Amino acid sequence: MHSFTEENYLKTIYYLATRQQGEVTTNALAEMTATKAASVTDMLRKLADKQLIHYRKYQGVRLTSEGERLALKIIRRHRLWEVFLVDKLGFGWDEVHDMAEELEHIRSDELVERLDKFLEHPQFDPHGDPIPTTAGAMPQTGYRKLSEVAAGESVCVMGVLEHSPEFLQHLNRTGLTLGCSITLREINAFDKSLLVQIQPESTLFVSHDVARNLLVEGE
Amino acid sequence: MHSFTEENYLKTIYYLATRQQGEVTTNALAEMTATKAASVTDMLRKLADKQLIHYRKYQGVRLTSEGERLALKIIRRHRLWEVFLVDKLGFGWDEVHDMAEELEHIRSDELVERLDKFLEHPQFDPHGDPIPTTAGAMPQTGYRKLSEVAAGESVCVMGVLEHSPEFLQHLNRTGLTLGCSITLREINAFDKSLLVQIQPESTLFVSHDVARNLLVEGE
DNA sequence: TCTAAAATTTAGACTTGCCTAAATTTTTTG
DNA sequence: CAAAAAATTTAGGCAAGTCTAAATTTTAGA
Ligand SMILES: [Mn+2]
Ligand SMILES: [Mn+2]
Ligand SMILES: [Mn+2]
Ligand SMILES: [Mn+2]
Repeated sequence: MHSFTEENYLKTIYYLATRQQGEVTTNALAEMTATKAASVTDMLRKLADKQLIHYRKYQGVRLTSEGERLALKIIRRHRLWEVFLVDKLGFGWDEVHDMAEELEHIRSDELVERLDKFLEHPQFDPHGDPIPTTAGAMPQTGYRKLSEVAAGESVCVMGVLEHSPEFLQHLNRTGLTLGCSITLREINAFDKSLLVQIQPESTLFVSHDVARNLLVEGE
Repeated sequence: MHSFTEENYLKTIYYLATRQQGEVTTNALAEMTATKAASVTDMLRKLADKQLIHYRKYQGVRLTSEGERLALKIIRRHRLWEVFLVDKLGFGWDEVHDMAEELEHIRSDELVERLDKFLEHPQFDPHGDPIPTTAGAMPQTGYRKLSEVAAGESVCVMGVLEHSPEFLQHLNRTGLTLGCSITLREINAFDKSLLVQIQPESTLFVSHDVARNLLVEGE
C-alpha cells in the first residue's frame, strides 16, 4: 500500500512531466508540493526503491510504467470525485479541488468503479480534463489554447489549464464557462489581449493571461 | 485541525463510554484501536493537552464536551457516508464499514451538509444506528435487544450491535435484515436460543449470540 | 576552460504515532 | 493487610516525512 504523500508525489511528477520534456527536477517538485528540495530528495530515494520512478542523482526523475499506472489511478479518482461534487452535490467548479485532493486517496477500487457507474461514466471532469480509463489510459483531447486561435475563428470553451479558485471565479464572472461558444474578433498586437464575441450582442476583452489558460475546440 | 488518529481515538472513547459506566480504560482503548497500552497512554496525554478529554493518570478517561462534540461530528460523517455507499452506490451493509472509516476523516463541513441534503436527511444508517444532528445531538432510540424480548411478542428488527461483515452476512443468509417483522415463539431455557416466526409459514432458530446483537422495536 | 552561481544531496534534527521492556501504581486475594 | 497480579505509565527507540545548514555536483558565464 502507498501513503497519501507518496501518491501525491507520483501525481505531481506525472503533472510536471506532461508539461515539459525531459526529466522532472527536484526544485520543481519542491515548489509544487510546497516542501523543500531536501525533503523531495528523501522521497525520491524512497520512490526509486519502490521502483515507481527512474532516478539518477542530480539528473531528475521520470515515472516507471508502474509509477505512471498509479499516478493515472489517483488522477482518475480525483476527477471522478470532482464530477460527483459538482454534478450530485451542487458545488461550483471553483470549490471542489481541495476536497477531491483528499477523496482521491480513499483506498477502494470497487468504490471508484461504482462511483464511475453512478456518475454514468463521465469522460471529463468539471474543468474539462479527461478522466483516465480503468485500464489506465489518459484520453487525448485535441484542444488548443485560446491564445493560439486566429482572429475570425469560432471556437467552444472546453477546459482550463489553471485550476485556482481565483481564476475559475473570474471565468464565472465574465461568463467564460465550459461549453461556451465564442468568436475571436481581434487580437491586440501590443499585449496579445483578445476581443471575443460571446453572444450575438455582447463582446468581451480577454487578457493574454486568461487566454493561455483556456482550452478551446476548433469550429 | 486534528489528525485521523486523534479523530479515531475520540470516536473510540465515545463508543466505549456509551457501553459501560465510569471512565474508559487504557487497556480497553488499546484493544479497540489494535495498539498497545503504552501507545494509548501517549495519545491520551496529547488529547488531554488539547482539552479533548479529562485524564487522570491510572484513572481512565472521559470526553470533555468539546471532545464529545468532535466525536459526534465524526460519527455523523461516518454514518452519512455509509448511507451514501448503500443507497446510492449499491454496496451491501456488510461492505461499507472500512470505506466509511476513511471517508469520515475528509475535512469539510460543507461537504457533509450537502451530502446530508443529497441523501434527503436520513435519520438512520444502514445498520440502524441513529445519525447525530449537525448540532451534535445523538438521537435516542428505544430499541431493545431481541434477547430481552418475551415469548409471544411481535417485534420489528431495527438495528444491530455487532457490525462485523461475518455477522451481517449471517443475517443476510437467514433473512433477518432491517425492517423484518418477527414473532418470538419460544425461548429455550437451556441455551437461551430462540424460535422466531419470520413469515406466516416459516420459523427460524436464532442463537443467543445473534439475539443479543439484534435491536428490535416493540409491537 | 575555469570559476561563480545554481541545483541538488547529505547530515543532523524534530514531530507523530507506534513499539518493547522496565518501573510504578492500583487492585485483588490469601 | 500484605503479597501477588493486573493495569498503567515511563524510558528509550524506530519509521515516515519534514526542516535547516553544510557539502557536493552541475551549469553557466567571463
Ligand atoms: Mn492528494
Ligand atoms: Mn479537475
Ligand atoms: Mn476512521
Ligand atoms: Mn454503521
